[in-house]
Amino acid sequence: MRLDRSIREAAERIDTARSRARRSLLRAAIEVFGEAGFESATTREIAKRSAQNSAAIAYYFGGKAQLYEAVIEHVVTMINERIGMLLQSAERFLEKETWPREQALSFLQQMLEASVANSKDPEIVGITHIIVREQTNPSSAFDLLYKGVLGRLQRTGTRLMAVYVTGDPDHADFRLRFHALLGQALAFRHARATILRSAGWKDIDARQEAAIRDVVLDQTLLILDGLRARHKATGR
Amino acid sequence: MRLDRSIREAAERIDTARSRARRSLLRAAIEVFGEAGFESATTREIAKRSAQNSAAIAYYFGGKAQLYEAVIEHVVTMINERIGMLLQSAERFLEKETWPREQALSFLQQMLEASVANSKDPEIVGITHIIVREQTNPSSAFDLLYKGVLGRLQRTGTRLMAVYVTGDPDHADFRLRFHALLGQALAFRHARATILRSAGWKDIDARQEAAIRDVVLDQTLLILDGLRARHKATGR
DNA sequence: GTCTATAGTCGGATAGAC
DNA sequence: GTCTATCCGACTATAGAC
Repeated sequence: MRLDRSIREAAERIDTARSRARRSLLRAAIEVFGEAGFESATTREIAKRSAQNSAAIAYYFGGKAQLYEAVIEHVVTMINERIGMLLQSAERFLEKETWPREQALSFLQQMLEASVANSKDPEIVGITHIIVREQTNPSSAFDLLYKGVLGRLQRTGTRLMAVYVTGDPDHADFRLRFHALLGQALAFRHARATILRSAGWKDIDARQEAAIRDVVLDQTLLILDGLRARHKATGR
Repeated sequence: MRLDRSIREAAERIDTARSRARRSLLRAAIEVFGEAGFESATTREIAKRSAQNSAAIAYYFGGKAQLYEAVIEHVVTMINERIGMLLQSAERFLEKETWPREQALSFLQQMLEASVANSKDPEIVGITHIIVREQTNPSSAFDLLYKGVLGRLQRTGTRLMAVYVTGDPDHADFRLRFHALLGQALAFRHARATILRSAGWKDIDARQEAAIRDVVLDQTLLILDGLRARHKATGR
């Protein structure tokens, strides 16, 4: 049993060394892929930033493409850690038989807030850029991202919107409506350069982020209440 | 004078040959830069698609970077041909002393329609992709694009929105509000992959485009009328 | 003026030393 | 297991033939 223990300990030491190196490469990869995109990013730069040698990427991940795939998987995990609870609560809510409208609104608002939320953490910044890139210019890894996060967000948001407006999560087709609604928030991510210019900002910090959130939530409520009033009046 | 004439004619022949080659390279460059982005695009591919030799790019434009700059300039020209009249009419309208609200709304609607309008023309598709890329990932040529088109669109749209809501083009700060409003339309360009997936579409053709336009215009009106009603009631 | 052939650079992958 | 030194391919740009 002595032997077993020392073997296990050795295995753990190797495991942690392995995972330490992997984690370090992943962190650097998120940054570099985020800044430059898959094609323009170089494995040399990633290795340099993680203080690893250039052969480490092939050794731990198999190559540049597999490293990128691992990054996308990590992104999915990270996001689910951040908004998984929210999505799960919303999904449970939608499975019930009655849906208090105010709660649907609250979930929608939280989703929109999460979508405008920015961060100074370089990892979060990198993740944001990677997602934006994958949406405008999907790679073969887009599938992982869609199945892991985007699809669930889209589906749940659509049904929450339908609940708030009609009282029924499966009423008619709200997919385009929710996409446009969410577009208000995403505009500040996807057209970042334009908003910085036109608002005369140097960066989007906490104060600016609050202003954006207020506008998005306000206009969202105008849309939702407008649709709801119309639905009450005409049944459509 | 005979000589003068023949010299001029020869010069013109060369000019048209030059401009023919340039135009051909530009068309191909728009396609390739649109598909791959600046870094990933190769001059070989551009030369191949325009049936020119690879040295032609250096000869006519000076290099890959200058070709890209010429592409951006061409994009600005193309867009101004398409929506220049609209912007000019709107700008003239805003310079008057009184602003009939319905006309401001009409201009805004036309701007939004132009923003969702898609096209099968490969040149327009390429232009769209290049603009999307420059917004999410601005290069040094972003300046040209902003000054040539985006800034004007943003400024005019913001003032039109202010007119419709408050009756005064310079009322308060509508920049964020217009950016979010326009975001509804741009979401279908910037997050194209996501909407295709979630709506189960293979492509966005005329029918789908009409559905998108209807949703965007409808929700825009809800925002505008909601803001207007509030302004009437509270003066804010 | 137009093109081919090539120089010079850089990135990803890997063989082989330790 | 870890790293360095090198290979191979692909790219841009250009010199020089026609």
